[in-house]
Amino acid sequence: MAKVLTSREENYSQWYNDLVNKADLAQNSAVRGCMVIKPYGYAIWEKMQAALDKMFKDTGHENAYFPLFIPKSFFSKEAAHVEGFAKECAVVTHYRLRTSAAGGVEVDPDAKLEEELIVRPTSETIIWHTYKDWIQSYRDLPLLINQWANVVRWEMRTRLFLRTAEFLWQEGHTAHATRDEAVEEAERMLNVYATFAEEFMAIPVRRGVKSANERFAGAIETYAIEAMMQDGKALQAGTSHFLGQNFAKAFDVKFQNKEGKVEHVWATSWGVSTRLMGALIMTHSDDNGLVLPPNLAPIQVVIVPIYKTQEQYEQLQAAGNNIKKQLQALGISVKFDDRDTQKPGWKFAEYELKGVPVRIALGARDLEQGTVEIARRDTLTKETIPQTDLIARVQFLLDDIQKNIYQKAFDHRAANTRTVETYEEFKRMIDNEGGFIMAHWDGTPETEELIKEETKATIRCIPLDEEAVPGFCMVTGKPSAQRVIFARSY
RNA sequence: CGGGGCAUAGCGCAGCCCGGCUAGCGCAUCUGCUUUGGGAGCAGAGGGUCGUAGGUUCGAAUCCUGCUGCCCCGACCA
Repeated sequence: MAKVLTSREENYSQWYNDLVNKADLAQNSAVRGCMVIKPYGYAIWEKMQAALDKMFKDTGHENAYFPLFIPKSFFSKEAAHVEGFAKECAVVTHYRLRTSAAGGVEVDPDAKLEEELIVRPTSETIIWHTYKDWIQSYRDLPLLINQWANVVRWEMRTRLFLRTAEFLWQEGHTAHATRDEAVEEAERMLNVYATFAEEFMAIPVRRGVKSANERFAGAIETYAIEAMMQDGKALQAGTSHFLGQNFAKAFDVKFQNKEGKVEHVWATSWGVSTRLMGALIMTHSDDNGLVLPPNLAPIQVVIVPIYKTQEQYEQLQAAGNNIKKQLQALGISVKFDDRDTQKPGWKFAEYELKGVPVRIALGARDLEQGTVEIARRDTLTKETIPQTDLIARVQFLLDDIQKNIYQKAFDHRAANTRTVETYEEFKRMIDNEGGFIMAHWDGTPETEELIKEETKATIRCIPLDEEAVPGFCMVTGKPSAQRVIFARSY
């Protein structure tokens, strides 16, 4: 078979871009840094949305929607927040065009807005401005809201799914009566994300808190899940922030408690984005294309008929539709591709490129012998089994593929997670091996900054999912409470 | 925003250095026949203001200048 994709080993970036294009997930758009998500890519995103949305609702959250535009003045109310986002905001300054002398259109200078509008890079400010009116009493709390939306961040360099100027995401914004409740919420949502990543996306993640340097602008504490891609680089896959009372104070959101005392509320925010699509692609895919976890695959099973004559074609259609119906009755999404315009080999390659977990090939030979060929995408192996075993086998395979690709990713991460004691060793390892490096750090931003300058590695998180064993910083020799995860990242 | 590269058919490219006949190749598309258990074969056909604006020249895809867009590598970031 002719290689359709760039090889992963040769050029990881190119392989990734190529895959996103050829698997028909997305493409660069005419607008700088933005992306067009194509139907197949969007179908995967919809599966993610559905699973996440259910998890949010199961933990007591409701959806709402807030405006795309945020008055500039809102931004200046929380100092750290402004500083963090100021450099990447798209700003609306005018509201009208007019025809120009040259025959095109130009911005009408008379239509200048009195106050510019910021296209939201995140919605904390407009939401907290709104929450001020929604919250008066402890009876109004907790307020647990999620929004599915697009946001814009004017990044200097963009990359399909991983960092686009506009991206789709969900952002949760909650208000609580006490500090403890808010911290608990932030941690709860971190765990929701971790569970989603592991159970649906089949991506093992490390949970932890961010160092001060990497913290969200305006947060007291940022929790994150970090995944390892196949090239050993880290990808931040989701964040959950404990915002303390910063936004409540900035937007004057107060409530009266049971004792009649007026207090500022405590806040969290948390989000995951279409970046998860990038994580999914870079975690599981191979040189034949996408490998999708059955739990998120828009098509879980594809049936390809193989025939010579019209008579065979008709027989196979009946048999194929019958299998399709049985599988659908079990809630499995099936495509029976009986198009006469493409040949079987072409279809095999196509569905591999698109990551369909299970493929059933059904030919005249099978009808005679009562057999069927079934292939799995993760290992690219195929077997011929009796038709009577088919349904059970499909169910087994969907389950097994989900587990297998998780395990594969888990083993890859384990094999590329290394512990180092000295900074010399660290530098050598980050250059030669990559991956996650567990090392001691004295807890200061200065040391982290120095390491970043010299090695391009950052602290991905201070893990919460392992026991803290104290030691001494690899750079300064000062005491360290526990090892942290260093890596180069996307 | 710095450093590199690219722009020629829907996609991928050659041609450019050294200007010259009708601008070419692969994939894709269309037609016909043969095929169909891993991206089919043969025969034929259609499809281009060579990114854009200007300059040099008898003559520009090719040389020169400006502009625009895209990609890669950095800095920034989810």
